[in-house]
Amino acid sequence: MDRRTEILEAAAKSFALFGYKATTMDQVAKIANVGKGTIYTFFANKEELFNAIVVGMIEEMRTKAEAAAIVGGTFEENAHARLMSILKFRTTHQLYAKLIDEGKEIRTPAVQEVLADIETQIVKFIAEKIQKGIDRGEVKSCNVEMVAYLLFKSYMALVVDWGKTHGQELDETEIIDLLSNTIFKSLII
Amino acid sequence: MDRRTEILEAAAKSFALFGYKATTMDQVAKIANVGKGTIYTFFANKEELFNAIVVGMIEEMRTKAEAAAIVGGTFEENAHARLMSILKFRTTHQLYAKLIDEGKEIRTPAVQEVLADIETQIVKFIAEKIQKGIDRGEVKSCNVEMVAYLLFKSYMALVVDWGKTHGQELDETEIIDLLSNTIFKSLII
DNA sequence: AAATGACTATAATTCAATTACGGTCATTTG
DNA sequence: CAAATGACCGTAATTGAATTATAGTCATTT
Repeated sequence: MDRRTEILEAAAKSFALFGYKATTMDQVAKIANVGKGTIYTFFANKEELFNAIVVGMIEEMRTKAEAAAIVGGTFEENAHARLMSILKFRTTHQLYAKLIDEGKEIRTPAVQEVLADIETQIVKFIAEKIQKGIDRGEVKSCNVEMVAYLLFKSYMALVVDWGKTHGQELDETEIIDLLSNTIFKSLII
Repeated sequence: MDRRTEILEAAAKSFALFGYKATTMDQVAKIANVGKGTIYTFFANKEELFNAIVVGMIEEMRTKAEAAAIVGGTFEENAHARLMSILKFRTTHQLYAKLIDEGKEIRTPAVQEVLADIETQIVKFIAEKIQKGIDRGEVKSCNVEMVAYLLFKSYMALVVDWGKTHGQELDETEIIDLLSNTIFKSLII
């Protein structure tokens, strides 16, 4: 394995375990079995190293979300499957979960920027799928950007936020029932 | 004006101006022209004084939201008017705006609890209106709690959150257009 | 009986000393 | 000699002791 990859893997491990702030460049160098200076021949600074790892994570999330769709499934089925996959990734993927926590609790600016960027990319991803649905004649013409945003925020609200104030999580069937009867119903041709 | 009221007004002024944490009981006593000990004959502690003021604020918000409805208006028109009224109150009302800021920036626990409680009460308020809509035959039978939550979160997303990531706020007509064509369309008989 | 403010115990804040860290660069290594 | 390295530097973060501020009490006053 080349040095660059070793550094990336070491950093990914450390960021996932300790978060952005608590990961030191000395530590990354040690885990990667590399002099600290070597890191700086591949990455301009700590934040760029971090961003490189996040790019990989987003790629992974996108792949998982794509894979969640069923061939021959309706727009609604696939949209639901993809969104649930993305939201599950938030808690499943150690680095992502750590970043969410760090963004809220410590509020490291670099982490908050990254999280905002991830959200933007997710919404853009959803928007692409909606546009495809429109092109295929499955979905009504609409303000794609806004509908994507509304869908994402609705899923976040029901999957992530509800449990925090209501003591227990909503069941996935309750969520799909509600959204199927509200947003999806008016969205699908 | 009786002492209790004077204390309440002084405290309301101070909380709105400086927030919960930065308001001292000495300061409230001074503004109210009252000995500090007197405050404790009416309120068990700082938090109870705070809660008493928040109760008043919620009452005011509720009154404003009720007044926003048009007599003879449809469910959709009135739901929209009420929700916009509530969300405008967030930024208009000095105390509320201060608390939102303090909840996010300083994260005073007493303030965060109060904010969570206000949200719960808003959702409950919306749920009542939906239930009335169902009883009147204007709204389809549905999971009232969940629809109320979804509506509130949708409005929050479009009115409050959108601007933060997209550079500029959405126009109110864009918001009502979108929601009219999605959630409301499937909700109304 | 109601009001008060000096008083107390505790929590928050300061600030100087110390430590930790990101990033550099002269030296070493293969 | 190009790539790798880690001692080194300036700055940022942390610590802890000293100080100050504050919520809440209660003996005294009105």
